[in-house]
Amino acid sequence: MKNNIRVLRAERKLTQGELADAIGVSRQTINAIEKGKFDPSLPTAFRLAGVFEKRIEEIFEYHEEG
Amino acid sequence: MKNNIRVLRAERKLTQGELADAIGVSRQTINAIEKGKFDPSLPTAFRLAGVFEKRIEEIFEYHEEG
DNA sequence: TAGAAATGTCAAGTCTTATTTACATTTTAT
DNA sequence: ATAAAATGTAAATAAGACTTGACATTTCTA
Repeated sequence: MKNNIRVLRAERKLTQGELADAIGVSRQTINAIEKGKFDPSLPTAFRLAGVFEKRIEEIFEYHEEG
Repeated sequence: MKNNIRVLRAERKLTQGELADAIGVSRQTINAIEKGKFDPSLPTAFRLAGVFEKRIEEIFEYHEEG
């Protein structure tokens, strides 16, 4: 799964720490998600979509795994 | 978080087992999600949206917790 | 160009989500 | 009414999301 959080965050001039605070996770979690280390939970994805005023599908691009 | 998987599944005349097979999880996982026992992972939510040809936001309704 | 801010990363641990197995109950169809 | 299909539920375990803390590197900015 890919995402464009880094771009959206830059557009809004937010640091990883500020975005983390805004959605209630740690800065390292934002970093890990941006770097594709793991996918967020569904609630966290919803909160990200809320901050960016985007649909989840506009932030995350799902590809079949395997 | 609420969801209308049960309704969407009924509209398409799918059993929990058939839906489970379609997205690659166990039947019990579908049952648990329908009953609100937990939220699916983001990849699982995407697969559900794919089967139902809906956006994630059309299937799941997020409410702040706390 | 030096200090501060931001980012990258790693390890260890916690908590939540997902799976399996197994069995009970309910619904559907004959 | 009976058999078969579907659903409900629960315990044990595995897998993944997330935290904290620590330290290194990169990028801003005064």
